[in-house]
Amino acid sequence: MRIGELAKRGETPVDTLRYYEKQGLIAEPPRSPAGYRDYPEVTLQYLNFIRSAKAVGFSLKECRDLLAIFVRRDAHTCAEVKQLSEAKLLELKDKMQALQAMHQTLKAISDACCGGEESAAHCSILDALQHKETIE
Amino acid sequence: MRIGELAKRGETPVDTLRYYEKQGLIAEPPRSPAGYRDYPEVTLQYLNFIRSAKAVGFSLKECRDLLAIFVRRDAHTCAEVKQLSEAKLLELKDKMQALQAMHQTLKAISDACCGGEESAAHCSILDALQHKETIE
DNA sequence: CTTGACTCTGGAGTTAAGTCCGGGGTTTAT
DNA sequence: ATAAACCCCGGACTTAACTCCAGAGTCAAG
Repeated sequence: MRIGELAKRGETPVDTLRYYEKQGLIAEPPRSPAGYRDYPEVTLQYLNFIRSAKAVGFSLKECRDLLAIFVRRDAHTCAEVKQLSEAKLLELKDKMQALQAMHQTLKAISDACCGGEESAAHCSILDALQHKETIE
Repeated sequence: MRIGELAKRGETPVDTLRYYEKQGLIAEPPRSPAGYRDYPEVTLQYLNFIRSAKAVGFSLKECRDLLAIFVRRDAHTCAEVKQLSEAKLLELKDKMQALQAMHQTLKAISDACCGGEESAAHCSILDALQHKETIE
């Protein structure tokens, strides 16, 4: 399979595939006589794995590590995999909490504003932002 | 006030202040004979405003726009300010929902895994990631 | 045999928000 | 008067994950 076909079937741009190769996510495939990459079928599976892992929040570097486990499953343990998942879950929760906190603060400020067409000279949103207690 | 004092009182690195100036967030202050920036007191207020706005999720570019409103409050309306707040609230909510979705998906996958010390040959997390349905 | 689609490479550019550096001038305290 | 601390500038570097480019070679169809 040439890179264009992998790109189409894997719904991933060609440039991205070459980028993944450079980043060590996808192994360098054998080349045709003309120097074209000639991927084995299994690469599509790996690509789907990467896409799934990315979709649940793993970085490319983490995808690379997960994929390394995936391709040599019997050399690793469930504990190892689960530990990575749980670390990522914590990270996601932390990010959500940070966003939640911002949202709460901003919502309280925003709700207090009349939102009218009059001058913002006494706008409560601006007032709130002016005082650094807002960020505590 | 020289830049070092503004940095200390505003709890913001000197380099960052110069960067903000270059980005148009903080106006160029007058200079001392030796060429040192000489900030008026009000700059500290503006800096606090920026920090608050950043803390609730506004980008620097957005902070710049908000600050422009802040310094000429009477030339703007509450409606205008509130509209920016509400747009940001939606953005925050969207990001939270994206994280939430990732978390849910990953948690379901992760919880199904035994996490034991045995080989990952049949690890359900790896299995789930292998199938691209995971990302739907 | 020519045209268009495909592929190759290395390297530069993108975004956000800084951070760091070198090589110089200035101020302040002792 | 001299050392420490401060300030100036322009420009390079950082992270993440691509994305785009030029210039060249290759392949398939008509």
